[in-house]
Amino acid sequence: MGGTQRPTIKTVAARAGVGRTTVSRVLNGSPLVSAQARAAVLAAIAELNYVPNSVARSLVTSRTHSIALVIPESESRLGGEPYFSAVIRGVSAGLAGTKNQLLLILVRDERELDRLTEFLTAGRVDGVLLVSVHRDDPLPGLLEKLGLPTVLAGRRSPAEPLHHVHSDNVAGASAAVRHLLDRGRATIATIAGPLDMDAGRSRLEGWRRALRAAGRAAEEALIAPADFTEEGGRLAMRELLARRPDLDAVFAASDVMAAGALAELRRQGRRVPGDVALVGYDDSIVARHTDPPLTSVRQPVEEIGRTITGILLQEIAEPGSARRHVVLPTSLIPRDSS
Amino acid sequence: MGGTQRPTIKTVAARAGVGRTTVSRVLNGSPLVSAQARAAVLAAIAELNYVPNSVARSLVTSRTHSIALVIPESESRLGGEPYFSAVIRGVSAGLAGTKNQLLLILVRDERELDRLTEFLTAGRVDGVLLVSVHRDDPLPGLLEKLGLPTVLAGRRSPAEPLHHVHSDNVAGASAAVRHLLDRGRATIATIAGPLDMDAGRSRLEGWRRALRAAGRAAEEALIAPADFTEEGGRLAMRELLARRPDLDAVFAASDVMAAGALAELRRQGRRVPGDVALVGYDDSIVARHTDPPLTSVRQPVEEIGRTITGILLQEIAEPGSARRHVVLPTSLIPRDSS
DNA sequence: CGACCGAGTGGGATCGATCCCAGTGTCGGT
DNA sequence: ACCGACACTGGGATCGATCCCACTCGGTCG
Repeated sequence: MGGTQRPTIKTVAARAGVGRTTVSRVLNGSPLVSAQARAAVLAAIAELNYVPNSVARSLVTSRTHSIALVIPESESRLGGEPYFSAVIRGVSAGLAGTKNQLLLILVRDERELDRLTEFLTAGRVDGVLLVSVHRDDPLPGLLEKLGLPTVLAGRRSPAEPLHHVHSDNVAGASAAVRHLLDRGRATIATIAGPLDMDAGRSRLEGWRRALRAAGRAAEEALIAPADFTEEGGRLAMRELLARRPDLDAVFAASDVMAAGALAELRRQGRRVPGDVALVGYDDSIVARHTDPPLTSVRQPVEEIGRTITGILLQEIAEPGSARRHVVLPTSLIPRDSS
Repeated sequence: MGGTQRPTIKTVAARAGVGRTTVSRVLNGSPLVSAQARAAVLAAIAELNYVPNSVARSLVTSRTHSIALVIPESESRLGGEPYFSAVIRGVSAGLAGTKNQLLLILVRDERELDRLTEFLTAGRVDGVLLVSVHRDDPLPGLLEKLGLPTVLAGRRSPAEPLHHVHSDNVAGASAAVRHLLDRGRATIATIAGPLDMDAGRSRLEGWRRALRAAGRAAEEALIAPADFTEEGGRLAMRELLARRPDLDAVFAASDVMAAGALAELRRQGRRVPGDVALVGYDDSIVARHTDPPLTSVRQPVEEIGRTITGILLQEIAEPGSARRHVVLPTSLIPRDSS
């Protein structure tokens, strides 16, 4: 219908009685245009409802004004769902007010990696944000090789060479454990996150340090690693109870795992917080709705999203100028489970 | 570093000793290429690590191979969060295996609408998915005018002219109410969703129909509309209890509102399900973790995402060929709150 | 009064792909 | 021996923008 072709810069130029270059200058805010010419161009643009074709523009400027946010889907489906939503909101907030758009890429499968590589090489994005990186993730190295600006939420290891932002996992976990010590708990176990992720290792390290700082032993028997899922949390809890039936507190490295642990504790007839105190991590929706509501360590996830976005945009605008490493603080939200 | 420019089709052609057109033919799988030429081209591509520049390709084909998913952010932040995550997963699943990418656009503000319009006009997407449309949303009409392929999750009204997919809200709500009737409840109130959204109206209509079908009156005093948020649910519950202290069941049009209602019921000393039975809608994470866990109406949100994506892709490939309207079934998940 | 400068302008080349079309070579048929 | 059909090929134009550069036209200065 209509049949009216979208106007191009040429149409506008003809209508305004000027050359294409002048129209382009007006569009890009160059001062080298007479007031008269500018007025004519703006009038023509308004009359024709002209909007510049951004694909054509991208071709010559080699800027697409879009960035990719890559999320491993297996994980978003399981535990950390609210985490990813919050990151997305933060990224989107960081993009607001700029002309940039967000390409969301859920990677559901290792086999999709080739396609992803090809896509990223094809020049459709100016930069990449990576979330939930694992120790042996191939993607960060690949992006480094491609020379595509990249920022990570989290890091592969404490020696991460790429730009990255994360919350202070060690301090957050330590605060949780100190809180339990303050409440007079004696035997504090931990359900750790995956040890191939820095978040998992660092929270475990925080647990260790807080115990040692208080002069307690950080026994191996008090550690059960899981995978950030509810079922994983349940199994880990069962194992801990089998190994140390005398435990009176648990620090879980995520709320979802804590929810699983809670279910297992109840199944075995332990009361929370009466018999066992429980602290989670993330301060997600889940923490507010369990029975009892979970004490949890809040990390500013949305702010992480905003920050990685800011760093990426800066790195794109002026390579080499951005801060490589930002750590954001956590805070403890006490509720009824401890 | 490296300084090596990305190879172009010209580089490849030179390397393979053929013309640009032949390389293009190989890339696009044309049969009009000799086996020999094809082999030479493929070898050159592999040696150079060539990946076609998709921006340049888009310019001439006027296909971007990306679609936009537009989500109003005010709402994603509040109630329906898990809903949006599920839609996103579904859309992403629907895109998997195609060459298309997902552009996620969170609209946080009416004032952003101009920018959005401009963006959509600029030809950066092949089509648009719209989620959570309101009765008076300006965007759908605008997209219709632009002639950009569009599919809605949900609809503005039962007379929706655009392609759209939704679950059977009337039937879902009716099933919830019948379930409460079956349990012997006599006075069944409802916390309705926003009445400027079809989902809100239809679920309310389902409540009405089920009551009437059972020969009961659908009294206005038993209806309290809210806005899909937890706080809204709490307030609506308070109002209902004030108006009809004798109510013994509530159907809430979302789990999050049900969670708010649950808190208010407990505050006023009513036991669930003993004194008041409660049914929610969405079968979200929240429903599984409240105390007691919520009976809820499950709608196949991820499938809605997949379906709108499928329809959109088909509409893009072959305008006019897609199904305009798909309704997906709901199911009741009984838990302890009823 | 001519040389010079700087503001303003627009034509042509360019970005990297696809597509149209004219051209070449081979083969089979009469 | 000639012709047309068919498979294959590649140069040029094109998509719609930006950018380089050469050009015009007042005004200023020595």
